[in-house]
Order: sequence, then structure tokens, then C-alpha cells
Amino acid sequence: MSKKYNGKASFEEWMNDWKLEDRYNFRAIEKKWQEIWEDEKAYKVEIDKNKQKFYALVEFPYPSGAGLHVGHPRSYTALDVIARKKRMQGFNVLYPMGFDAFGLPAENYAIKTGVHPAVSTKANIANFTRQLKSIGFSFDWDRCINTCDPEYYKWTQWMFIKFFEKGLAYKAKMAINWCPSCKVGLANEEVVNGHCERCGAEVIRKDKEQWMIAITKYADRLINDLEGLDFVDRVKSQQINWIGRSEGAELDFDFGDDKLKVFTTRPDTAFGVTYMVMAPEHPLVAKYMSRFENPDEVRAYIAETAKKSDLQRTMSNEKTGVELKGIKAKNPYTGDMIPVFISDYVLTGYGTGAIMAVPAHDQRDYDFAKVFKLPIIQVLAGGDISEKAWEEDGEHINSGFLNGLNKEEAMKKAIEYAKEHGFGKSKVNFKLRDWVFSRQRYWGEPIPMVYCEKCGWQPISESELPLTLPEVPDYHPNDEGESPLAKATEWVNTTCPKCGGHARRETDVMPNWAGSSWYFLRYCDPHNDKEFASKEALDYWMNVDWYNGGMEHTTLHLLYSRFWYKFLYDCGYVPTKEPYNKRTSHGMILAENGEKMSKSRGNVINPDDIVKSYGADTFRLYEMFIGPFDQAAMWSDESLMGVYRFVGKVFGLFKKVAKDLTPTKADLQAMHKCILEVSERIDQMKFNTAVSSLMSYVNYLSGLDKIPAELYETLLKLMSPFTPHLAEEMWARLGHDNLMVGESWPKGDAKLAEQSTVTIAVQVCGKVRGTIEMPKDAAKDEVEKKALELENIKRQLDGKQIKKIIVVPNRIINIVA
RNA sequence: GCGGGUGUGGCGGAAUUGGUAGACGCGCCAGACUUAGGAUCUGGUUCCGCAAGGAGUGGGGGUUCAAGUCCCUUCACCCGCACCA
Repeated sequence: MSKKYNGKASFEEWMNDWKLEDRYNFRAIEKKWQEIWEDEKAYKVEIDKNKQKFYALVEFPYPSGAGLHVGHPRSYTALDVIARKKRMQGFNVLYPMGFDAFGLPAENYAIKTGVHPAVSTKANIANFTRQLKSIGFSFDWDRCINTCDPEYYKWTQWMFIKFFEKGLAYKAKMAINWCPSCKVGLANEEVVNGHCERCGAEVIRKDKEQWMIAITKYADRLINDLEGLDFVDRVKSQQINWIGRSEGAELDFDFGDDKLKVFTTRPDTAFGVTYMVMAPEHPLVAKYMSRFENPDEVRAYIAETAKKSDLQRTMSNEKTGVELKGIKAKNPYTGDMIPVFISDYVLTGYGTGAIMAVPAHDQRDYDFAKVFKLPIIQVLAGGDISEKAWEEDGEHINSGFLNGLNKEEAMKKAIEYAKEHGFGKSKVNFKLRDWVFSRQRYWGEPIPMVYCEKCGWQPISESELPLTLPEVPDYHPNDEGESPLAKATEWVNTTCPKCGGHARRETDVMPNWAGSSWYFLRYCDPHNDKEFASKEALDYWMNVDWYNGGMEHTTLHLLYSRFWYKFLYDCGYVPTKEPYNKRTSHGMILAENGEKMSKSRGNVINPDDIVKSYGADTFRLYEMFIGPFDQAAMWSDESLMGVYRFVGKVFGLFKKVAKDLTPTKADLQAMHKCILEVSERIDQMKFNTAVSSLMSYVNYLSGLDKIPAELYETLLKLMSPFTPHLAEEMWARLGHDNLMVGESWPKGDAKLAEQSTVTIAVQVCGKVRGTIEMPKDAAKDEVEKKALELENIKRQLDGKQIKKIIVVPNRIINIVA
């Protein structure tokens, strides 16, 4: 027998030496196996067309100075369990890890300490790598990537140039979300309740020239292609909600010499329009300023709203505004001349920035009409509009040719009428905005564009990629919104790739979402220096079969990367329309009292401490046992101890293993039940109950005097995805000289898992009064007979007439009297 | 307001989808053993009751022989979006 891994000659020798080691020395054992896995590259994977591939993906971390959080391993362990099981089931499994290494913390740290972001990031990556390895994840470390590596971001820049070439990247001056604390522009997705997602400072509006990416061109496909994907409902509905598709019509109202365009989802209520409202920023307001009778009032209101942040604008529900006196608009349906207002309840960024107001049937318009004492005309029957707007449906009234119609018919007819008379058409609108892609910071991918007075914006030549970050004298961004890169004068001044004349480089960098938008493609072929990944590798490995990550990325990374991938698909670089077949989300891990873990609260659990004190296997198993995977869970040291005891118990069972003992029928029944349950529950991500199956099985084994080796070996295989170190160690001690990764996953036999006798509950009138033991699938009348013989049942039925007896085979018998 | 979700012992949580509610773990109680350890092992543990029995899955109604599960209604909490026309 080989001594390859177990250090002793044989199973027998281990048995004899048992007394020397009666407690599980996880520290030495886990270290030993991590070294063996690394030396043997046990989880390295290559394209193998004879095997079915499986691509398991977890979101790669930002390597912060704080190190790994206990939340990270929840996700990583879950897919590690999946990956290890799939390998044993014969799949060629790609389970990679990398680092999303561009980001503000490294830069802020640099501002404080002067340490170059590249230096601190490198140290953090080393620390993360050490931590991840100490937990025993089966990543293919040869495929580790890092988004701030020029060999990586070369391709991020290359893709940006593709966006530019296809007209999807464009520079625009517009009011953007500006974080005055981070001194950086933010995408819509990065603003949470009017505050910066990262630092929490209140976001203000600022006019800036920005690189934008036209994600809105993909809005429809981003919704429609969700169909058929195996994403959790929460993710799908949140993305659909964020993209915010609404169908309606665009209508033109005459206003001065212009057409005032509005978007409405209810063109059928046009007969109820009694006034119109433009956003204060609407261009027609400025254009007609000289013709208003009250320009001072109008200007004052515009100035007032400009001062307010978005948050302030949305906070108060009180309607304010100013009428544009002197010019009225004409309702194209009725010919009525109606007043026009400006008000901050109409947003400049959505629709056309102007609305037709139907106060009878829209609460916001109703509130506004009440403040300004405007007429309210009911056009939908059925509601009382004396107190509030009637927002439900009803037959059309006061609506000319729409009278008597329902919503659907009236919508159709109203739009037809608008088309015929040339003042409108049907229109689909989205809440989704184009992606603000510029960041006025240092630690990000340089945008590979130069500006030439003569030729305008030009991409640099692909042969010059990667365009590496220059050194700068200091990392401070300034209040004018100029990136620290602007200080690298030599770098900024360059020549135009088109005319050769003088040109200046773009000094903004890409957002931290850029590198993560396509990283899963790089894993397929991480060392390729000719392409971001070869066609062969992409054809083989894509799609990602199972992607797990946080809910917080649903409308950020997950949406961006789906879009990015679709763009690459349109260019012919990737093989499919959607990157991820299945998307799941893990719940957060909270502190013992249910609060979020945070440095300021001082309740952060450090994975290093847990691994050191209890071992990686206990840590992994506990994170899987802590509760339903998709729900938030509270950390508990006491529950952790329970799992620790369980690991020790499995180790201890070894001394009862008997090599030449044949399993009994009951043994096989317990074993196959466990195989079936664990297999199914892992696939369904019900890890907590998979672990409880293992515990039940171990409880069964503990009750045996001697354990047939087959039962224990099966236990080790089933546990190996959860507690790989323990499984390898005990496997080796049993005398095997291979790694678990090469073992095959046990097959459960449903027939053998069945019990030969069943306990049947006996109910009288729906209440359990006793139980009987019966052979499986016993005949109905035998069950009845036996049930009626029970003393307690006789007593319950005493003096009563039996009306009905219901027998559910192998489950229950209910005697109705 | 819109969208998604949750409510079960002292605690974390199970429940084959309509069939013995409380698996598994923690905690607690009792006992055993001790080279007193972060022990370990055995038994018990939803509540009320000595027991027979009764009550019980946020509340109220309903369907059914049978409801945590299905239907109606109501309450509480969590998450996301939100003056989106």
C-alpha cells in the first residue's frame, strides 16, 4: 500500500497508533493538504473536449486593506461545494478567482500616506490570496487575474475603443451626479437615495463633459433576454424595474412657434388635460424667456430649483411652480388653449422633460392643480375626484370621440388619431440612463482617447495599448473636477493619431465597473497576449453555468456586464447573447445581534481568527449550515462550536471503521438516503439541510459498534465538498493514495433508501391518537384492521359510529366518526 | 405609491409541496465518566397539565376526512425603486 499521502504504511498502522492522536489536529492537517493540492495543481483545468465543461463563477473581490470579510466565503464556499461535486461527477470544472483591483480606497490611502496605489494593492492582493488559500478553495490559481494589471486592462481599453468605433461611447456635456466628497462623477446606478453609494455624501448636480456609453440602446434586449435565464426572481424583477420600460405615446402640443413634446402612458386621457408642465431646465423655457410676461418670476424659480439637490427636490411633496404667462399651449385633441407651468416635479431627464397634466386621474397633477386652482375634468367614469385623483380605470366620459370606450380601445384610438393628424405616435420610454463612464480620479484604467483641435476625439492606435497610468506628483482630485492625471503634463501632451498634430490625452479614467464587466471572459484564456481570449476558449467555456454574487450588484455590475457582453456579441467576439445561465445570490452575514458587521461597530469577525481557532473545514461547514443560503444569517459562536464538534465526531468515527464488515440492510438504507438527500440539496443550494443530512447520517453511524468501511468512505465523499481537508486526510488514512478530486460522486439508490417498514399515524377525526408499524405498502384493510386494534383508538371510538375511513398509503389513516 | 420577500419552540431553522409540525444544530435539564477539557458520552426538552387530555406555525374567516402548506381578509417587519408622467 502506498505511503503517498498518509505518511503511514497502512490503515492497520493508523488503527494501532490511534491512541497517539485522539483529537483532530486540523492545523497541521489542513496545511498539509493545501500544500499537496498546490504542488499537484489538483484544481488546474484545461480545455478537454472529451469532457463536459462546467463554469462556476463567484464575484471577485476588491482587495481592500481590511482583508477578507466572513461574507466572502459564504459565496465562495457555496460554489466551491458545487465545483467539487461537479468534478467528482466527471465535469471539467472551471472555478477561477481574481481581483477587481482598481478603486477609490487604494487612491484615498495613497492621498493619506503617499504609498502608491499599485504598492498597497499588491500587498492587499497577497494578503487576500493567503486568506483564500487558507480556507482551501479549489480555485485554479494559474488563471488568477487582476484588473489593474496592464496586461489585463489593455483589453479593457481595447474594448472601449470598440465602443467608440461603434458609436456607443460618446462625449457629452451634461448635468451629472457629482459627489463633492469623493470629487468624482457618478453613474445613476451609484447614487442611492441621493447619496454617494461609496461614501454617503449628498450628491449634487454638476455640468461636466463626460464619456458616456449608450447602454440605453440595449434597454429592450436587457429586459427581453432575461426570459429563459435561470436568475432568481428578485434579480430579474429588480433589473426590469431599474430599466423601467413604459409604453405610451409622444404627443406634440403647439407652444409659440414650436411643438412642445410630451411623453404620456395615457394618451387616452388627453381630453382631461387642463394645463401643461415643463421641467425648469427645459430648453423652450430659455428660448421664450423674452416673450413671457413674468420673466423675473420664471428666472427666480429656475435659480431656486438649480440650488436644490435631487434629494431635496424629491423630499417634499408640496407642489411649487410658476406659470409661463403670455404663451398658452394648444391641446391637439380639443383645440383648447391651456396654461403652461414650470415645476420641479417634472424631471428633465425622463421622457421629454414636459408633461400634459390630467389632474383628475393623476395624484401629482391633482395636487398641483389644487395649489394653483386649475380646473379638474374627469374623463374616466367611476371614481370620486372631490378629494383625490381617480387613478383606476373606467369608461371614458367628457372625451369626444373616445366616449364610452374602455382603456385599451381608447388608447388605440387616441394614438391612431394623433398619427392621422400628424401630432403624435406611440412611443416606448425607459428609466435607464446612459452610463456615465468618466471618473476624475487616478487609480483606474486610462481612457485611450486623445483630443485634437483639428480632428476631434480620436482613439489611440491599438498597437499603443496598453496605455499605462503615468506617475503623478500627487493624487488629489480637485473641486473643478479635474483628474490627478491632468498633472502629468508630459503624458497628457501627445500627437494626434490621425493628423500627427498636437493633441491632448483624456485625463479622466474609467469607473471601477469597467474591468469587472468582462473579467469572466478573461478567465477562459488569461495569458493570451493576442486577444482578450481565444475563440476556442470562449466557445468551450462560455457560458458561465452558475454565477453567484451579491444582490447589491443587480443594477450595477450584473447589468453592466450583461450589456457589455451583448455588445461584444454584436461585434462577433463572443459566442452567445447572454453570459450567465444561472444567477443566484447569497444573503448577508450579520453580527450576533443582527446588526451589520462594520469596523465602527467593532463587531467584525475575521476569517483568519476562525480558521486559526477552529480550522478551515469547520469555518466552511458552518457557513453552509448557518441558514438558508439566500437569506441573511446571524453569526453565532455557539453554533460554530456545534459544527466544530461535528467535525471532531467524524474524525473520531474512524476508530470504529472495520474493513471487512458487510453493511446491513439498515446500514445501506441510511447511506443511500444520505447520498440522495445531500446530492439533491447541494444542487438546490439548500446547503443548511444538506449538512443536517450529513449530521443525521453521522448520528446513525455513531450508534453502530463497528462501521463497515463502505459507509465511512461514502460519508467522506459526501463531505469532501464541504470539508475537503478532513475528507482527504481520512481517505488517505483508509489506505487510498489518490485525491478526492479524482473520486467519483456516490450514486444513491432510491430503492435501497426506502425503509421496509413504515410508521403510520392513526387519526380519529383528524387528531393523531396513536401510531402503528406496518410493512411498506401494506394493504388498506390490513392497515385499518391494525389501527382499529389499538387500545387508545378503541377508547376514542367508544360508542361512536364510524362514518368513513381514509387511508393514505404509508402515511396516515384517518377514522372519521 | 410600485416591485420583491419574510413571519413556525428559549434561539438558528426543518417539514417529501395537502398527510404524525418542530428534522438538524445551539441552549437548557438530568445522569455517566474523568489523564478537569473550548471536554466527551447517554437520556430528556413546543406550551399548559401529575395524568387522561387540551392548545399550537403573526391575527380573523373559509375550503377539506385532513391546512404551516390552498382561498379570502387583516397586521407586522425587511429589501429594492420611487414626483418615471
